[in-house]
Amino acid sequence: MLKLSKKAEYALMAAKYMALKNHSGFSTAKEISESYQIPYQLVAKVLQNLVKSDIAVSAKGVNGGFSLARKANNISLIDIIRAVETNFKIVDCMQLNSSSADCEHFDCCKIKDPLAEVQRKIDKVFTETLLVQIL
Amino acid sequence: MLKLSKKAEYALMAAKYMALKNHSGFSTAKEISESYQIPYQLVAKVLQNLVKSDIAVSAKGVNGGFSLARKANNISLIDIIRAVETNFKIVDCMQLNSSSADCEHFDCCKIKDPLAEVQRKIDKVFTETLLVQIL
DNA sequence: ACAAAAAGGACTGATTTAGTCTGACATTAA
DNA sequence: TTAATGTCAGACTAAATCAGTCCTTTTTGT
Repeated sequence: MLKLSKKAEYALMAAKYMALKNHSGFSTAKEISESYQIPYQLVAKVLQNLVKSDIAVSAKGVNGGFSLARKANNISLIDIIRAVETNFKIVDCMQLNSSSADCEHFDCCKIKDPLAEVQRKIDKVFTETLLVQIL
Repeated sequence: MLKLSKKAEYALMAAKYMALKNHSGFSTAKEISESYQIPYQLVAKVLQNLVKSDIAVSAKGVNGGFSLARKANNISLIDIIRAVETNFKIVDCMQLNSSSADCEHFDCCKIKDPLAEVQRKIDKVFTETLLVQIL
């Protein structure tokens, strides 16, 4: 279906939220959740993912929260999406762990190489689109 | 996950198969299924979808089968994928039937407009890649 | 100490996907 | 006529994925 997951959507929204108010300190998961009507626990996890991927930084405790680790013009959509999506390939056999099972005794390879080029172009779209462009 | 469905993969493979032997008459669903180790019933349905979308033509009866309706340089990947995929949008609210429910009281719209441009670029990749390029 | 906040694991329920099976029907070459 | 083939539709299962919730722990400012 070539659809982004909710997690990816929420990650983009959360990143946008933080970008818009970055200067004024931390944003809490609760704050983002309420502003955008996103389930709290989900956005909290997404934010944790962003921290793990060094897109955001976090501060625990009272007055803590999340903040972008970089400027919005230095964060691409692919950074954000990859932080929450495990798979970001149009076909399975392009995953890193495509050892053999899928592609070997199936003749998937008949289209693998040409699709790799398509994959490259899609990656390019998300790589070249920066967070600052969706503000 | 931004992944193509198996149906889309099979449609591409089937189209490729037909393109490669187009001159030599019809290809049967059975033949394609066995050549590529694709479940027969699935590839049969996929082929029916291709016929419905005027990408392939079919002939019933003995010696019947399927054949491409156009030259491979006149069929884009998006034609093939759209023939089998119901949704081909990265977010739900870009679907034609995105009446209201999703996007209205959720603040999804915060990212809808910018993502529409991303969607356009992805469509472009699939529109501009022709079947002949994956042979 | 307490409250606010992140961190993270376990779990459930819904949805989607892939695939199978069945059966009835239409067409056509031999 | 008969066998091979396509057409069409529905029911069904099993597995995977997704979205969401719940609960507990850790950290930290006041």
